[in-house]
Amino acid sequence: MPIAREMLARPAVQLAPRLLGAVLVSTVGDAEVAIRLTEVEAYEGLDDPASHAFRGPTRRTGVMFGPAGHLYCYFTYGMHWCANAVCGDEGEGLAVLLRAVAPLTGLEEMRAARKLKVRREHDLCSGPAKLCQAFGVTGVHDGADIVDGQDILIVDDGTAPPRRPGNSVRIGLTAGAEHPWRWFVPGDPNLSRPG
DNA sequence: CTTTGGATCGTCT
DNA sequence: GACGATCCAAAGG
Repeated sequence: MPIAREMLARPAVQLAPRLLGAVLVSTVGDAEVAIRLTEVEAYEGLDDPASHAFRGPTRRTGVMFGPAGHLYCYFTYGMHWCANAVCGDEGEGLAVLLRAVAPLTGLEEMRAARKLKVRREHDLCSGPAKLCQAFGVTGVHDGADIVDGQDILIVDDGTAPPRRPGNSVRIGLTAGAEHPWRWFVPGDPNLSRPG
């Protein structure tokens, strides 16, 4: 069943661990492609020096200051796309970075979407840019509605989040690196790095 | 297994 | 003009 927008309209640090196990479904291609969240990070907007939203809305970050339940997609390192689920209330700039997922259906489509030949299945979607490449997310999806939209939807298939999720500091930051705002499914092979 | 460096360009100062 | 919420191959142990 779909995840309600009100469920997403809460602080990123509350929402992030609860999203572990949630499913993203893409209906863009021929076959249905589905992935399950295994690793996320919370970004707390104006209060968080690590967030792209820290200095207020810009052309790039505008979507984060809109309503919850939309994708914030950004381009980085000159070649990679990454995606967040916008959460909280309008104007707060909160988001949950989708860092890794487990492939569920559409494995062949995702393998074809990866530029490099992926040898092991757990290398297919085990990183924020890998999952976007495999799942077909780019800048055209920035602002896409994942609650009540057309091409990508976030749903709850009954899988509960882990009772005790793994937790660590966020990865790849220079500022705000002290906060333990990364959560993951313990022992899952589809992680951007081991727990 | 771990470490290191190159690729590559939109965004903001 | 500097730099990044990354990925990958190559080299070393």
